[in-house]
Amino acid sequence: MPPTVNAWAEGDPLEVAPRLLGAVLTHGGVSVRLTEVEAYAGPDDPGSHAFRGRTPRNEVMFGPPGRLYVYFVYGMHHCANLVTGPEGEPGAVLLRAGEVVGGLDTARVRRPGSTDRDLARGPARLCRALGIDLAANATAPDLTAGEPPREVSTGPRVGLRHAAERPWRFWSTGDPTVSTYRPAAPRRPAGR
DNA sequence: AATATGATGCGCT
DNA sequence: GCGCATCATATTT
Repeated sequence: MPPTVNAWAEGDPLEVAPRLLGAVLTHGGVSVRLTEVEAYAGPDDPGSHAFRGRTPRNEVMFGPPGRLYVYFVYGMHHCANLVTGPEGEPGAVLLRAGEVVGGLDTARVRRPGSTDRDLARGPARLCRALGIDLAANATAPDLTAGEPPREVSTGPRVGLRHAAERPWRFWSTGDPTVSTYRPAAPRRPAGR
């Protein structure tokens, strides 16, 4: 197995992110070709889980590059990041969407009712399709090189309340499996 | 098609 | 206790 994962992961998340597009991630019998990712930097990035320092949950982000940082949100969803280097410096790339290129039957079972296009279209859907949960946290992913996209687009990140305007989202231009942009949920309309 | 809202639990202050 | 790197469903155009 080529140790290429660490080579890709090592470095600034802003450089690693576009590099990951087209790579194939395999987990739980399903393979996904990444079409959309998002970079998260360390202490200087208010959108990063590591912004407020090291905690038990984000600990993996401070470790060596090339591992998965999986977290649980909204009481029901998992999201997966690839930790970027260097060690001690928290950085990661959120795996936002992809195209299922292997284990289609398994992915369909995990995401009943979904069209093939939507199987891994979104960070939580991607985890669901691949069977990724907290058990995969801090493990080294099976990630191999793939065909890079013809064209890469960049834009603002999705679903953040802070620093969402930074153009740190990268996707394969025109790919149908890229998730649709949705602005951060507005805060409750003034409670009363 | 577009927008609104409920679900649901953990991490952090 | 509040807020969340979300998604599915219901409701309205």
